[in-house]
Amino acid sequence: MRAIRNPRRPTQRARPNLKDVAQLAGVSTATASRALNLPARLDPETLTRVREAIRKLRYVPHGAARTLRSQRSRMIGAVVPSFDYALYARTTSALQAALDSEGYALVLAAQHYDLDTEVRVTRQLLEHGVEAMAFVGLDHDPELFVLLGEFDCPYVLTWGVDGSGAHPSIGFDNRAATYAMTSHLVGLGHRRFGLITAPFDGNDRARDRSAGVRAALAAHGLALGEGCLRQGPISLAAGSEAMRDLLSLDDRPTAVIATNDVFAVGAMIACREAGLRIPEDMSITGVDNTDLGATQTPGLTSIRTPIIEVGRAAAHHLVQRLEGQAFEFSQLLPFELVLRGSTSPPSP
Amino acid sequence: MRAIRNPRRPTQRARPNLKDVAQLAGVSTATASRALNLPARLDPETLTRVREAIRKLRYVPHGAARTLRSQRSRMIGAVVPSFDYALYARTTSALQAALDSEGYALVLAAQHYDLDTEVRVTRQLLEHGVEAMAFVGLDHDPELFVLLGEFDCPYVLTWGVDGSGAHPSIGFDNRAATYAMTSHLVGLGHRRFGLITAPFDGNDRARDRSAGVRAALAAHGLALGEGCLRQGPISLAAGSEAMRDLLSLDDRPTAVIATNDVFAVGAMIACREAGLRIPEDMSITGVDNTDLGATQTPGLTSIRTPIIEVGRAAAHHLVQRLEGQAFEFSQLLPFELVLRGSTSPPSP
DNA sequence: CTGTTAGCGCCTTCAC
DNA sequence: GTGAAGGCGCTAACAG
Repeated sequence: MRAIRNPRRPTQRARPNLKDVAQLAGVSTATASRALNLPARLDPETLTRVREAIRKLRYVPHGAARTLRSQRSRMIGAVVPSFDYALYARTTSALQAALDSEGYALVLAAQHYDLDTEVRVTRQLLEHGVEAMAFVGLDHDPELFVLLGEFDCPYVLTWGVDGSGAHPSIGFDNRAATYAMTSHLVGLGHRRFGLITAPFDGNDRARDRSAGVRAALAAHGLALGEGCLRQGPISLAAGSEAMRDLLSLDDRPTAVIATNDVFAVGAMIACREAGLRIPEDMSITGVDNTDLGATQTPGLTSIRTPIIEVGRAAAHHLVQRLEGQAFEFSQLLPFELVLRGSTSPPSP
Repeated sequence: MRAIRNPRRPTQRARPNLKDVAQLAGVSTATASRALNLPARLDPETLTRVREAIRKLRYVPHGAARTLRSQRSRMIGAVVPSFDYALYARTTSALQAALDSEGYALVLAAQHYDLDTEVRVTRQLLEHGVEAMAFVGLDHDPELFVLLGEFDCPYVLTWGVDGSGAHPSIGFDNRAATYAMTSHLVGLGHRRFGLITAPFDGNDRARDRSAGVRAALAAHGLALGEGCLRQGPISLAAGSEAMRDLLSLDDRPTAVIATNDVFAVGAMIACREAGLRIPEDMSITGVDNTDLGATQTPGLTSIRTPIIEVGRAAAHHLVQRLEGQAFEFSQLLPFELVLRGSTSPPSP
């Protein structure tokens, strides 16, 4: 294709500013400014004149100048672990939609499951002037909260509820979710379990979901066997590899619990490749109830976590705080087991 | 949970600014500023002193002030059709990662398949000071380009290549992709086809992909039968519904081409529910080669579109332009047919 | 209801 | 190599 030489912006044609608008409308810049921010306090006739001028000049306010002067950017930041696999996409989408309807823009960044990166990108977002922040999960570098404190920046943690009460949070009980799922499998007659999870470090969802499995097993006098805990980065391939490891065990599990649907589907693939039938030879469960899992054959038993509601509630929470309204410090939303064909009693 | 009353920011503890840094370091604000922007021009010893002060005060530059003064925000905007179904997630992810490594932040918005909304959110992004923009697709409101022109804002279109040469673009040939897929199916012996696509209005991908199907059929002396074109919003449910409609036709298709994997998987679900075997009773194909399709049973035949490469290249394109470097006006990237179990010759 | 005025925090000429 | 000073575009006091 053709290469373009690039004499960057030789003629910086000036955008019209408020002064231009004011001049054209025959008012002061203060009045023009009020037409934008406090239209109710203007004489309807002057308001019309200013608006006409704005339209004529195709004036668009200068956000940076506004932010500098008013200390309000109408930008809200969010940091998600990753954009991949759509795990966080629905929360992000709901967050963006809700903020948009309140007139706020969402500035998004990823931390790639690394808490240092999280601090770094948060600093960037604060530098860019975001007024509030949303994070995924409860595990964060202490430095993050110092930074947020210095900026006096309201924030909310999501996808979990902070038991300590130190941080505002909106989420669900990850531990209870897998506890319920594990109990269900025990009820079906399973006694030997495999667990596939992401590394715990900096990932409270993985840790709490794994703890839920262990707790439920313990409550029934069971425990995870030797070699039955597999960890890896969240991907289909890692899920498959973990399942292959589990299948090679002497006393292999009859049920495998994955801490998310991606691992679970990866595990399903490995079972298919090994010629095992699901659920007769192996029960498999996920968490998050994604389309990826729901559309498998058989459908993946999973847990519907309220991730859309979390996004919406987070937006509401932050906007309420920014506008000086009362708000809920933390919200615990319900989850729900979704039973599909990937689970059954173990073969005799 | 507990409700919090919210006396918004009674004590606005002032963040340290450059003057504070300069004072502590015993230099002028100009020198402190240079320590940030032109460290090479400073005496190494003064540079150290200023940096020490920055560290001590935990100084973070004020982005809005910087932007206002320098006309550079180091923010780049992107508008995607939707966050759902992860169709655009990998492009977005690649874009964000590449921009991040160049020191730019990504500001993201969704247009929900509506070109008026696209203009609206773009205006917001420009107002917030983004220096460049990326869009998905070739179809846009003319007003969008007027706006970008007024702001002298570099932009690039993605997921397609603009044949007219009017706009910089990075993408692939959507028409050729489905042309190749359709030819493959004709080669397998199929003669009656169904087509499931998104509405064409404002969606060039849907239109071009559909055109590719028609063109390939025409090249073989075939055509889409009556009632064999089904359109709907992109969702699994719409794909299923479209397939049910196709199945109810008198002379029903033996192969169904969907313009994306989401529709295709929806169609697979409908076939399963109707008791049809894939591929014996029905061949189905998608586009985009998502995990959703790849993990179905049987795996979905699809087209690997270079969407990650597109995100990376778009980031590179925009950064090159912003930094005054030469750049490619447009880039055509290759696609690739991925044959899996969802396609076969029709049953006799 | 409207105008005047004084910066918000920073960068960037222009001197030295 | 460094300092002094002006102003980017806008809003919030304060007058009137």
